[in-house]
Amino acid sequence: MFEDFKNYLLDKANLTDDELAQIEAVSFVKKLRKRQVLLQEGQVWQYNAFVCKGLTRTFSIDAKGNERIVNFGPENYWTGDLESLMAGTPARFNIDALEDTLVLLIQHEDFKNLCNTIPAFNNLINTLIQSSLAVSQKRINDSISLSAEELYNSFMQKHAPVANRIPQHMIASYLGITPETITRIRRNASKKR
Amino acid sequence: MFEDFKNYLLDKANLTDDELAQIEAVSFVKKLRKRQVLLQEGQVWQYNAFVCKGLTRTFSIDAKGNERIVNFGPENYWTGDLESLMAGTPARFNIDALEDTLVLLIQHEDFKNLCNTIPAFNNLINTLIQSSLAVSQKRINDSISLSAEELYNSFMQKHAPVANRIPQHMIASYLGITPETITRIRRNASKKR
DNA sequence: CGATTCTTTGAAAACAGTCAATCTGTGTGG
DNA sequence: CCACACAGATTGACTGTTTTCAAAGAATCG
Repeated sequence: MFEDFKNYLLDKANLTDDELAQIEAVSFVKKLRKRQVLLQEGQVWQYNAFVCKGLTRTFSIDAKGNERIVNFGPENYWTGDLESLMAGTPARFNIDALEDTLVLLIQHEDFKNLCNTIPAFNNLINTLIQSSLAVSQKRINDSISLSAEELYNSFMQKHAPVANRIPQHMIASYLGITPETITRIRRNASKKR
Repeated sequence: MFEDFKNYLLDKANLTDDELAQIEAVSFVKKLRKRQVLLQEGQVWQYNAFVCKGLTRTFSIDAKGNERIVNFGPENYWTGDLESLMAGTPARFNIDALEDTLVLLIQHEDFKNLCNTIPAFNNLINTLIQSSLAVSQKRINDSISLSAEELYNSFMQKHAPVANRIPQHMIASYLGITPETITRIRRNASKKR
């Protein structure tokens, strides 16, 4: 369980055995069955969560009841509702599991302590958040620049390995288009071949 | 010049006079005339930039030559190309000024030193980046959920004061819609009244 | 002013969404 | 192990929103 996280940490930062032990001491694992909910809209999210195994999705539900997927969380990705975590406000997102999933959780208070006492950990996290922000901005740029077809193709290219584990209609939801549109894009693509 | 930045810093964090002096020592100001370019696509972006006065925009240019605005930078906002800064790669974004603008720049190396030596500054920056990420995710959520009209209304509501300083066609570019569509949204809105 | 930039208009076309029906595959309970 | 139910994918016809293009009208700046 902790092994996966440990490998991730060692890959990204130089941490001593003692520091790893400190991190392990405040980590705990949660098993999620497929479709099980990790965070429900309206709750306050209190953790930093690392996906060791499986796949999660973060989504909101709009006025008409449509699910909109904001993010997928495959192995070695972090998940959560940052706004709720930081401000202590009710989450506007839901998180659930698309597969049987193992999530490693650290209470926010413990997490902050780790950041304050382990500089290498702090740097790792900050670098991570910065690059998440950069990725996020690229995604915004795509979503305002590209057509449905370009969005889909670019997604499939960038996320090929994970994409195969995600049902089509959820990819549609992530891209802000309809499942039917994806079907048509695929049909056109196979015609061209 | 530095006054604006100092006020911002003191508003967000408890910094001693000595710490402020350290920050000031590595800060320098750049004046931008309206339309002047701060960063050109392809250059490597090496600064952290704080807008003291005026208004900047960050945009990309797509294959067809269309400008897509990723962000506006009014007073008290940070700007730059995070990916280029972090990875040292050529910037994919351009930044220029929509008004005569004063930008305060800190070299990335100096900036990192400040983060390492002044914990309060480090926290401020990290909190800032985290909330930027949260904002960014909300924007993604909007862009995949909302119609052109909803996007526009929500933008005007959230950014009323700044919006009045931005030409319509740039708001369109920011939202990923055409200027004509905004005109029509406005026409319909005034009919309804 | 004169020139440029910005906004508005209208008509036509493209794009993507909606709805309803059918097809497919998968998993579960009997 | 089969049958059935269910979720997911595909289709086609239709609708509606948004884009595109071209032109004219405002507004702004030097």
